[in-house]
Amino acid sequence: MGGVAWTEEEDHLLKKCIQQYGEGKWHRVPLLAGLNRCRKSCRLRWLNYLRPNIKRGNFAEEEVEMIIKLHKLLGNRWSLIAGRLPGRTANDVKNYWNCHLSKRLNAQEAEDKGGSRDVEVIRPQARNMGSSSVKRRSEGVPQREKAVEQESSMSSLTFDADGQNQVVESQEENIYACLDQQGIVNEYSMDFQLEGFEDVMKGEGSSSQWDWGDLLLDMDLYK
DNA sequence: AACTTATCCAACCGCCGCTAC
DNA sequence: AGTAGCGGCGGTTGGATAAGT
Repeated sequence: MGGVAWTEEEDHLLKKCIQQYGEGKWHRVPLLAGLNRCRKSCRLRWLNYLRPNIKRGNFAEEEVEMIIKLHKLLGNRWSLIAGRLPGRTANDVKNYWNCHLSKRLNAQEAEDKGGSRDVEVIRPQARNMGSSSVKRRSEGVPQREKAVEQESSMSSLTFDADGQNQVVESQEENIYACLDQQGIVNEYSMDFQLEGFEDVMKGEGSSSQWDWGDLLLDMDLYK
């Protein structure tokens, strides 16, 4: 493996620690759990392996289709793509893409060389400058693209009356219109999106698994 | 059976932006 | 204004295993 494998005992200690103190404060986790691991290792182990409701095994056909479509829209934004696939982690999606889909799609592209893409890449267009979202927008994007992204994002900001906050109207309409436009709203995706949305509305959507605001912003950004 | 090659995926690394001081 | 510490992300690595010769 790419590092030192986690033992059952370490897993147990980490689980116990998270159950006791909750997620977050990762810098304290190694100490609290009595683990000889760095904060990042602990976080990764929890997110990719120990967290409840993690789905293992092969990807369903619907999931694969979603990955392909979302990748066309979002690029290598694995955490966002994973957020749309309940139970799947960003690492899972990334690995699956690198092992299966990238080759498959490359071969396809080679076949219909020069063929037009059936889905247009959504361009950035910011509305909400919420800190975490803005941060995530620029991550994993080459510097040159970041500059372009920022420029186009800033040019389309909208603010409310006092100029402090961005106006975000009719979130559901926006997101579904956008997804619908790209042919991404199907029965499958709609189900889990609404499920996640309800959680957020109930104040239970704080985990990284589903962040409605992020999805909304991201789809908006890429218009 | 023994060896080589390909594939999978858990873990690590480096970077980024935000926050607090 | 500068910077250290943090959480989070995508890219990469490399050990385990499967498949091929």
